Amino acid sequence: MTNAEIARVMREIAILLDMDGVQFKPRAYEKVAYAIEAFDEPIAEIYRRGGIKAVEEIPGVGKSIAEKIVTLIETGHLPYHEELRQKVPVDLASLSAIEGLGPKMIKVLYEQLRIKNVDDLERAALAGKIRELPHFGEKSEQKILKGIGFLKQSSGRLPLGLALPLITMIEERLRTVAGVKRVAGAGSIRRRKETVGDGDILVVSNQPDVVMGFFVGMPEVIHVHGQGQTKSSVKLDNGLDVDVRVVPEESFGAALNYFTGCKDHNVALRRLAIERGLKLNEYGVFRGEQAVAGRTEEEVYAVLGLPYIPPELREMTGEIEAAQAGKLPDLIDYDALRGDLQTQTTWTDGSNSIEEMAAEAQRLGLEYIAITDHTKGLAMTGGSDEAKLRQQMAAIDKLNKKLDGFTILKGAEVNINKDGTLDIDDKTLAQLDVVGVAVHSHFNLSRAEQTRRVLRAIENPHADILFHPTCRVIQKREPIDLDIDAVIQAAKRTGTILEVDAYPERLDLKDEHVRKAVEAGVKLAIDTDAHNVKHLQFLHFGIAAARRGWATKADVINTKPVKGFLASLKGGGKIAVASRR
DNA sequence: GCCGTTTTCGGCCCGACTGTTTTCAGTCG
Repeated sequence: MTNAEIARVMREIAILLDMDGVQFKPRAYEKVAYAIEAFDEPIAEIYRRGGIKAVEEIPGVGKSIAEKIVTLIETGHLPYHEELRQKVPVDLASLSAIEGLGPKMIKVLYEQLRIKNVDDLERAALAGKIRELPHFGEKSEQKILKGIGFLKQSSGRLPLGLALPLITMIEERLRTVAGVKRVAGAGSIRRRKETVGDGDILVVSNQPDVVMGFFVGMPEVIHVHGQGQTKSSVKLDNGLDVDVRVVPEESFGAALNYFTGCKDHNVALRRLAIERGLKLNEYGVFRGEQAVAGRTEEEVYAVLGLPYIPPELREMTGEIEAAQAGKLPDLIDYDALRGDLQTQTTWTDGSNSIEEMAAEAQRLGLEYIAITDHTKGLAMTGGSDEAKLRQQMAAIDKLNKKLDGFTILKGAEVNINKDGTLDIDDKTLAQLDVVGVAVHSHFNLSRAEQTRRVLRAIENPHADILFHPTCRVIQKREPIDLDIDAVIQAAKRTGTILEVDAYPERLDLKDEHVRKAVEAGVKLAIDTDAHNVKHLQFLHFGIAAARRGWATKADVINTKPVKGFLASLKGGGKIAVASRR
């Protein structure tokens, strides 16, 4: 039984208990559903290894829910769940996915009209039967039909790489609206989560009506969920829901905090407030009627006895405890990188020359760039063999002589063969400044085989960096089955650097793996994997992933000047190569 | 049903908007 299946049962139990108006229990089950979904390792595996005690270690899981999870793992079903389901035997997952349809309404729809699934619901709505139910009306019926339409064309979550530019554009537009003093992006986009479910924007204005009117009237808006004085919510034509809140200036910090989340982080802060005899909401921190903070986020955290917690850390993964202990990491800044260590050019599958890539990187403020074209194992890209690499090295030497205050490093994205050997000979690798190694084929090997393959590759004394270690492409390709802990240990042992590929579809290593690497003391490189000059601007996505993984400047090797960077690669002898120039 | 530097009982985050009702329940974030 997979984590997703266990989570689905937990979530259904929560909905079914909600139907009967049961207090508190639904939240307990819901919380567990979220926790299990977020788990990397299969719960069944955890149970197999550590028994029911290990299952109870999962946050939010107590004795009762642990027993239910174990029953599910061992028998594949859960009598408690089935008993509850008998009362309202409907397709809960899809009905509750409809906007505005919650447990209570689903129950009424089943009891009054025997509606069991989305098809039944659509038929009843089209026949005008729903408006006749108590507490339903014509508008509810229309809303349900619209919700069914959205569900059918639902695109789900949007990758950050698409959502962030879109929300930034809307923010810029809002800044031009009359009466607007401040605009700030919030929500999971501000936390730089790799995919986002909706967009959240905060506005300070003395003319809320004008802001809301402008917002719901934007050309991309296909539906207005709600429009009020302080909060409006719309759906855009690409499926993304966006909320705007207009707040008073003195509440800006509290609202930014509230609106940024995550939810559990907010709940924890409110608990802290209560412990101190205070109340926290999106308008501020209050002692009785008296506001004691709210203008800035810093001031909100301060009255709760905490230092400022950067948005990327607000995922309820220990950041509050770390803040209380004064142990928050000093996260790498968005302008801390001096070089980009993975770029492709027209020598293989890139669309710009070495010279163009270097010029753009220099324009963006970088001090060095590694040219890492593909190697021969990746035939479809025209990957380099040893001779072509030597040619390219000579070309780079020539270009470097013309450059001032900028260095082009000689590198390659060397293909890892199925058996873990590399497709370029050691003699040639030794001549390169930076050797990245990467998996590009045989994605479906077993965990054991794949791990053995990658370990063999990074044990090569010339392999400096493991590029995009898990090979995932967000929403398109699953990661390869890799024992990431073993890879991190091997990287530590061999001095191999792990990459955070900043290309927004990849973000590989992902945040939680970054955190494991950082905890193990493994160094990281943040690179764009640029295939044209535009892609060189992607570094900030990688920095965001690194920040979400609690990485500091010291953890990231390309924050160093070029000589220091080269000296810290495997062997360190490569500094001699660079200094001969 | 979970959880604990106010611990093994008694709490459990907080508010906006909507639709259908005359004061509020349901849903959402």
